[in-house]
Amino acid sequence: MPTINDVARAAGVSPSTVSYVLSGRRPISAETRARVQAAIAELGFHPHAGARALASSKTNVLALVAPLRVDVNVPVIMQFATAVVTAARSFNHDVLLLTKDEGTAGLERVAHSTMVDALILMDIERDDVRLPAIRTLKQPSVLIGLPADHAGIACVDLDFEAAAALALRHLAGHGHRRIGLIGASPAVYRRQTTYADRFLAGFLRASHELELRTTTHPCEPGADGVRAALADLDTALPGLTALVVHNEEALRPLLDLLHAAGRRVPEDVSIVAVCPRDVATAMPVDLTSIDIPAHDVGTIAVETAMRLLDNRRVDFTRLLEPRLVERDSCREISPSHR
Amino acid sequence: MPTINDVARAAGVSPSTVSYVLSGRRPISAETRARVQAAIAELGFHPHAGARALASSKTNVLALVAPLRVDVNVPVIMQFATAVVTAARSFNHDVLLLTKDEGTAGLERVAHSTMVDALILMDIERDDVRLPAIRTLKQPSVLIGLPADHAGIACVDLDFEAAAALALRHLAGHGHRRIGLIGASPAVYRRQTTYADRFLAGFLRASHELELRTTTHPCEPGADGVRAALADLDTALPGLTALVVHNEEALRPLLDLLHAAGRRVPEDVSIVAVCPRDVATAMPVDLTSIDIPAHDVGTIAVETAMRLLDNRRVDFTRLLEPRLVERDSCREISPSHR
DNA sequence: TGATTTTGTCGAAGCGCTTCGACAACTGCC
DNA sequence: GGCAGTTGTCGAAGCGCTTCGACAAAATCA
Repeated sequence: MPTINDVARAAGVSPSTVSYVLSGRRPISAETRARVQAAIAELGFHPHAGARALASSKTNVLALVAPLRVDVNVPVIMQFATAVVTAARSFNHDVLLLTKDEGTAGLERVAHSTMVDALILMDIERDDVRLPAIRTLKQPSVLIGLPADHAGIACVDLDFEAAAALALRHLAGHGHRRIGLIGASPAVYRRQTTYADRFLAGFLRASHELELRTTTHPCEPGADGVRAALADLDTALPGLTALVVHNEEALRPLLDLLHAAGRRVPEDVSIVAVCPRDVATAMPVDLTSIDIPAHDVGTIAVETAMRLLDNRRVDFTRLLEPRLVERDSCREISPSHR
Repeated sequence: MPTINDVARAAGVSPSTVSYVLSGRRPISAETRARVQAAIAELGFHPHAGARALASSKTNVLALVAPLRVDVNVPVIMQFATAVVTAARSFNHDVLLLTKDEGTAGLERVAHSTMVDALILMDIERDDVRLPAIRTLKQPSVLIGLPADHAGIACVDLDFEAAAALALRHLAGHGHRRIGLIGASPAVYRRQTTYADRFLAGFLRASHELELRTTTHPCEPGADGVRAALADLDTALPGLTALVVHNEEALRPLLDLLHAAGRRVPEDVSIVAVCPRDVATAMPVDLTSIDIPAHDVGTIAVETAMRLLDNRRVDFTRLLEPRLVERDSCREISPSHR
């Protein structure tokens, strides 16, 4: 492996000049620059990351803390991760992958040992135990999610409260008055994962404001969980005409179940799903949905981290406006059914 | 951030002594060790990763090259990634996540700049363009998959040829003689992704040896793709009594389709799936399946990398024996149907 | 008891890079 | 023509750690 000294010798300059060619931090004449670059190319020189980190206190690495348990939502998590890695590369950074299981220890390990410049955390809970920890780190963090006490911490996410309101407004606009919510799995609520909490809060508030009859139910994974949830909703709110589904896993079994029961979508039941676009369109009925913009959220998270590293201004709370795409799962309800 | 010098001063020893306490490479008296460890704990000292990498030429980081496009198989990829990260941590290593999209450039970047000690590559193609590249790296690589020319490269995977044979033997043992294969998506075969290739090869060979009537068909994603594949299989081999499915995505639509057509599983059609256990048991019918042992494969890949780093012996080709678990999707066929 | 090995610690060199200060050679301006 | 500012380059220090050789003290052996 050639070093910067080898390059310097080959180009007939000092090592510092090579460094300045690389970083552009000082003016270098065109001829010298060309000679240096030729030497770099010829020797196949790549700066040693460790040496660079030691001298400059920058690693050009971001930590991504992902919930790697094989949980619900795997494809969505993957979308976030993909977006983060791609965006990081566009800023010439790499991504170190941590699991959420490691908890606080993992964060502190990579931060204290100066392996990363900044951290991006997913799957944030309402009172996430990691929050106190990241507040003490010298590296900046960006959360994908919105915990209760987020003062001074950069957060990015879809505005799930607004999303719930949007779903209800859409259905109300189509004449629906009795609407059920199929929520995330109980485990997700138990952890108080913020997107689920916030969606539910928005749902309840909008339901009240729009004067709708609604009921909500979490939903265990698997067909049986969906069956139970649906039964409970039907009991609590007989004659409901629409469902909001905030649970990717449940969509498929739900449609199967409705089909088996002879309840047509959208003729008998309208559905608004909250899920990635490709999930919505991979169902037997193309679902009217509110997209989870994983790509945008991941990209913005990285951009925010970069701005923080440059000491530039950032919006500490960045909630993306939800967008509803009409497809084939909602229909105008006739006044007689209202 | 305290440095090793701060620790040394606090403990009243030299920095090298602290280093030896940390690494255990030289004997240190119990009292000294205790003093040093107390100082480390009190100051909250964490060695600087870059400095360490520079001095020792070890980073304690593994690169994981994953196909992060949102493709088929997302949950399976996640299982591999989880296993790799967990196993890496158990060897005190972290994982740098690269996307396959970056191709050869990504590998060379992290290897040449000495960011990682070893690399683990997923989604290997028959004549993978990355192979020549990794052969030139000073860091060892471990492949999850088995390319055509794997001489001198460590490879770990399920033995997909044996898996295909096992599936056919199982069905033949139940009296089936006319069997169709629903394969991966055409894109996967086009790329000559090795697991698909090898499964197909094993299927054809075993079919011949067992003197079965078989036909095979790739399967586009989505319900329409499955419908087309099934129609083609029925045309090519009328009266088939069993299906082998090597395509997680296709399973659900396939079962729906069979159900809609009034073909019962297993009464009218037996099925053997090749997929992770949890996928097999999440279907309307619990599927007899051959597990894709993502966890074991990922763990072994990391172990192999570690052995390579220690210059210990490794099996360069490690193909895990497939295991078939009987569930509810296969049945003995009556002689009259044979 | 003297020679030899083992144990425990230290000092210094060096890993490969960035960055600061210095300085020579120009350029522009009154 | 003299002074101030640019431009372009160099040398040296230093980032925080590991590791090698040295060496004193203690343990082992003949």
